[in-house]
Amino acid sequence: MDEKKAVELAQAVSDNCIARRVRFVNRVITNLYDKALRPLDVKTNQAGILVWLFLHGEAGPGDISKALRMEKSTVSRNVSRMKNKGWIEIMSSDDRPTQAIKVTEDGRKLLQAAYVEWTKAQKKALDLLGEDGVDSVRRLYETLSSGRDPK
Amino acid sequence: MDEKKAVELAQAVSDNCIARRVRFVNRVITNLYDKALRPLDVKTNQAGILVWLFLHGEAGPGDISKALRMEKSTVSRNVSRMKNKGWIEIMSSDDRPTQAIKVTEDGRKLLQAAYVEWTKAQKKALDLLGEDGVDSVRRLYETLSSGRDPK
DNA sequence: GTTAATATGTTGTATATGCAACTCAAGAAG
DNA sequence: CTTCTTGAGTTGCATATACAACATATTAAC
Repeated sequence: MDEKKAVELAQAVSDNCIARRVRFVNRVITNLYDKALRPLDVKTNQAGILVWLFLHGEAGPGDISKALRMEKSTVSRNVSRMKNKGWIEIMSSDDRPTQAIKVTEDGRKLLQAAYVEWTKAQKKALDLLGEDGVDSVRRLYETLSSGRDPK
Repeated sequence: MDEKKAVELAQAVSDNCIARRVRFVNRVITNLYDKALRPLDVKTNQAGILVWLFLHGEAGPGDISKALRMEKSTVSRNVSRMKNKGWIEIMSSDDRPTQAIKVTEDGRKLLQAAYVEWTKAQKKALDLLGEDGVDSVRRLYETLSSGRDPK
């Protein structure tokens, strides 16, 4: 009868699992921003990529993948959707070692509109987490982003 | 020419956005656990639900939704997949105000096998985040889970 | 200069996630 | 007893995410 043993293991996982907590926090926080951005028909993720692209000039999917620690196929699809919406354009020069993506005028406009909504969500998140929480998030991010991608 | 203005806004978002960081952390951490669990053909999410169910006896989708702060349709689908894999069974008594879900014997076995893999991922996460990081995650989770679900 | 190895992207497949709309059943109002 | 209102779940739709397999192109080896 490993029933009791199983309960102990499950309890240990529940009590200590980092992923469980990180994922919970992610769901709650992402929801906040997604809801705020809904009127603009853009989600947190794509808005984030757009911001990154805007700040990094012409970059390729590979750069996004490395910077945001996102699988290349994930980036590929997101870029594709963003292109379809007209927020970015791809300057592939046929001879494409890599691609060069640029934020379009529409993309820039979206960015400015999104800023207003972002501010609201950001405020709610701050209210929920408190200054300390926000600092924690920042530190966690710094810790992980400084480490190499374990491929 | 709001070009400069737009850059400032984008920079402000990049510098402060909580969602961006939470999501980044989530991707990195979730990946760790998903990779560890792959041999068992289960992902972090379903393993988490299974653990929760195992510890809470017979509960319904609604309970899972509330506890894990997951949209009911998300739960619905995850439960469906888990049922197909034989890890849980649903005791719907025809007269169903709510359903009662129970972890099956196979589910329990999976749980025990997953524990071994979980330990590895957990160790990696601990190495990456450090004791302080893990504490931060725990506090963030406590903060959010104590708060009500803003529906 | 071929060949082997590597880097860059895309596409098939599957899970995770949430919103909107819908079905059904259980209660509350009358 | 009907009607109206909730509560619980399901399903259509769309995005987010990653792995595996594939197509190409670039570079390194000889």
